[in-house]
Amino acid sequence: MSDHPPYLDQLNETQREAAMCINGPVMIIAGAGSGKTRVLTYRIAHIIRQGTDAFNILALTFTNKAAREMKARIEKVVGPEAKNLWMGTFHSVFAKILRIEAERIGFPKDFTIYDTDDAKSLIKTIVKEMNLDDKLYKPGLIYNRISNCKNSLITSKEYISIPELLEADSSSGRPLLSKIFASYQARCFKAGAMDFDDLLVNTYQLFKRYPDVLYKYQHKFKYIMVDEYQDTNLCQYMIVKSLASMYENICVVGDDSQSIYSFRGASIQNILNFEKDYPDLHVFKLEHNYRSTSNIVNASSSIIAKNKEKLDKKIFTNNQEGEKIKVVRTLSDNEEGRMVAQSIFEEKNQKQLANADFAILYRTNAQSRAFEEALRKMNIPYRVYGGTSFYQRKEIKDMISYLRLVVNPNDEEALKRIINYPARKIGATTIDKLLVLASENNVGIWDILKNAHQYPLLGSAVAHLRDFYIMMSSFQTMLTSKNAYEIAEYVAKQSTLLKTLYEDKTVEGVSKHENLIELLNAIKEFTEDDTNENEKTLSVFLQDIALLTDADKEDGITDKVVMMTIHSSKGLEFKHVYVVGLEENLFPSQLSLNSRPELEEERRLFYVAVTRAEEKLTLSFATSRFKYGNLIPCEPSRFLDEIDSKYLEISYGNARQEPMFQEKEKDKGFGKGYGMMVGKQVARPTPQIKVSENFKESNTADIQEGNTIEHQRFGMGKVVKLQDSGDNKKAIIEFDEVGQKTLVLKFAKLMIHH
DNA sequence: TACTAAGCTCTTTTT
DNA sequence: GAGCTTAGTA
Repeated sequence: MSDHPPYLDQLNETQREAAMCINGPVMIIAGAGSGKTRVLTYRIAHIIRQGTDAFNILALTFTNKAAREMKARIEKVVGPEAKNLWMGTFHSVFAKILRIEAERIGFPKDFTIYDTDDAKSLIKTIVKEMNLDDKLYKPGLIYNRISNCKNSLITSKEYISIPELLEADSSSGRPLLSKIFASYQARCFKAGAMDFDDLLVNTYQLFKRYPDVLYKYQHKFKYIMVDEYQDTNLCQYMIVKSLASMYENICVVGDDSQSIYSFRGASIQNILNFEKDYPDLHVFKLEHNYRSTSNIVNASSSIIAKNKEKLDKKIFTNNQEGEKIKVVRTLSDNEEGRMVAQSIFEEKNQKQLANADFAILYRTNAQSRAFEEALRKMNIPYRVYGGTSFYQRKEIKDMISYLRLVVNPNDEEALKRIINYPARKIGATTIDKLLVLASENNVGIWDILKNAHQYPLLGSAVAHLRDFYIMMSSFQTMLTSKNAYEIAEYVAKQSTLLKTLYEDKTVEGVSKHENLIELLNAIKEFTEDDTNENEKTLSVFLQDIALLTDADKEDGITDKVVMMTIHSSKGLEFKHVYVVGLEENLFPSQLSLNSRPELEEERRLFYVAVTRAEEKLTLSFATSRFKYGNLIPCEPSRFLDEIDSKYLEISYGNARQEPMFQEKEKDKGFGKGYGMMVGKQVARPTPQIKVSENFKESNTADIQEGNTIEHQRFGMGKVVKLQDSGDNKKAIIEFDEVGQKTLVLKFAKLMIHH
């Protein structure tokens, strides 16, 4: 095709064909680094240029960040019209639709979105109320079961009619799981709340039960595009399919080799079977990798070639060969951290690179610690994505809970969280009574509060409940007259939350206070932001942030080394990438070792990690690592053996040879649990004080009476006294700045290598 | 009711 | 190691 509008000049021939084929079903198989986002961007621009209004286009992306960036790029081509695109994650787009249509399915317009913590907490409450053993009915496990059901579109009603599920439950000793499921759904409904999965399921139900609503959106979305299609689940697939059935202008983009979300119900079959759904499908394959050196491209192909379940495609590149892939062995996780930090420091100076050109990728969030410490010591700025984000912090969740309760008084989880925080003499017993009364009378807790005086059971707590009710009611009356920021500020003050944190002069307290101020500023910004047309109510703010992840939060300084899990690195690229913790049982994860599909998914994950790198790739593993406070030996990952060695630079013989760590005789002389002791014991304070973070490393070894130590948060101090109590030692330390503190020191099972 | 110390349990990955 | 629960005390 040689005829094309000039704005498509930037695409190569296949990319352009894919971008210009806008009518009818299209599947774009886009290998890593093949310019997938670019094609999608120009395709949307092309649709708009061909005369379709932006608000008739629906584009579903995997992250909010991807949506934002794509929108900005489209805007550059087509102008401000791009603002009207319906573009976002499945969750955020469907939350928007549900907000509009909520009343159809019996939810308030201002429904709450329960995050994972809220959901688990509710399950815990239900388990407790049913007098079940929460060791057996673990909230996390039940939540996963419920989530899996929802992703496969099994309702709680259908659940009890599927003998396989019931049988599996009773044989695992959890026959009442279906009851919990049903009760969980009922409680969410009563609280006017949806969990993450409900946002999808309820959309599906809405379209199924109300053909007129479906019709409206089928008409609205004349063009539908789905990015990262390999990571959609049944429910998402069904919704998209029904939305697209009117025009069949559906375009899915994905890469089967990068399907890494099966734990969320994503099915690689969606992409493998797409052809069956649409026989007149146009398929385009983008196989030219523009991102990485040929060494990296070829090495990654040699990895993914080991997988059986995949579509046929051949990735190639014209880029130069580049450096070989470095494989590095270190003795411990901490040393791995130092090695990476050192390497970044040297590379940065040698090649004049920015911090943001470097990324450290790992399998689990917990691995970030060692790298943070090492980078901090070398004064290299970094940013950790994932883990506990700003909105997960206690003080933020507390404040958010107040606001949630203002907007939706039935929000049970929010209420439980703050009814006695700050302390207002409403204890656990009273809360239990409230829950009992609510379920006995089949009303919400809020209704019980409203009429607290009518329930003799509540006894002397009535007065305190009354005060709380009056306070919350006064907040609610502001909804009609004040904006989001005015309400939030008033709530922060009146609830005494701000004051409580302000008066807490501990280091933690000060930072909590700062965080709360930051939240208030964020709300202010939201209120004043006029770049999009959405209404600026408190309820919109709350729904927005419920779907925000850590990756979405920007902070002024952007030149930082990036640290994240491989999962969240999907779609990103960096000049230099370190894939760390390549150890058997960690990556591939222990849980996936015994079954082929899971191991194949781990391999795809490895593929994703490796293909993030543009110029240089370093793979590293440690021969020992801390786990639950124990130092355990580690073996190199099998994946290191799977890469064709001609692409590698290994400095120490075969990757999987000679593990340094030799397990020694166990349980000799150190009592319970103290195996593997070789060198000397090292004192590590734990519980209240985190050693690694707070003590300068040179001081962790010898905390003795009379010694001067340096603590990162409390500064310099002198050890006044050491007390022994079994496994633990306490040290009373007089700090110059903050006075006397008692720190608990625990003997860690640390081994010293030579 | 609130606070602290000791004890128990868990580990993928995310919207 | 870290977060959370329980038991014990003020």
